[in-house]
Amino acid sequence: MASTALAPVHGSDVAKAAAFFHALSDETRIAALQMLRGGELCVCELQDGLGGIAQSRLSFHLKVLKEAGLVTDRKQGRWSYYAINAEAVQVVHDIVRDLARAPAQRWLRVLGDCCR
Amino acid sequence: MASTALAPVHGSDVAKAAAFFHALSDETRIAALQMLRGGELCVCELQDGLGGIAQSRLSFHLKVLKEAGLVTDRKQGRWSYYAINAEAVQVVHDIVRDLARAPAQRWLRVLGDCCR
DNA sequence: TTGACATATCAAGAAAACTTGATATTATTG
DNA sequence: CAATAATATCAAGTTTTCTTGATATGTCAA
Repeated sequence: MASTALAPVHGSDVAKAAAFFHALSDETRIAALQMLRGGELCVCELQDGLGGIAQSRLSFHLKVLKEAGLVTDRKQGRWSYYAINAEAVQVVHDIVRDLARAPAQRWLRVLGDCCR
Repeated sequence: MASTALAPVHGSDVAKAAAFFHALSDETRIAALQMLRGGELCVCELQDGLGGIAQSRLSFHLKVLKEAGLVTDRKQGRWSYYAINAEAVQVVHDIVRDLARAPAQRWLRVLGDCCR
């Protein structure tokens, strides 16, 4: 194992990306987001659309999405309305786009002395 | 809870999306993918670039990426070279793009009779 | 003001994912 | 052939995440 390393990749960026992807990594959450594409919905509409999953379960998943910043919520009367946070989705979109792009230089070849 | 439901979202699509995002939901895997943006690398180059993480651990994460289809691998001599699967990344990109788009119709308002 | 409704939170258990250390496998080199 | 290098796999333990059921909170309606 060589001694070099240290990527041109800020750890915090990677952490943030991982957090976004984690929030997206569950079927219930993705299905909820799909429903929200049409605009904001209250929890019971989501619950209904998701086939009547347990309310606490939906609440849990909405919380995950909210904490990741992928949705916003607003309370009105006894309802909570959730909506997609388009800016966050755009950030995720850019992250994925960058994965498909070559970096400025192939810094890695500068690296270690393994594999010789 | 109303009786309607059944989203214009194929379960298998959602499952596939969730699987992609799960593969992307780990810092080590994202960092590895970042490294691979420059082109294919062997495991020991990745290991070096990732700061010398345990080899079995890297192997585990590469397997996750591979099973998700996000990377390909090729064996040459005693080395394994991994590379980004650009097509899969494109699929993920499209999935995220769609999340930002409104669907054809707001099917959901057709739904349940809750929230009245 | 009492009851029903919409939602959130919490605790406990179950399941999934991750890490580590050991060992297996295959290829290369001396 | 023996030793070593690169990588994969496996088992065990740990951590994280998810689900469920119960309870709490706030709101509206009768």
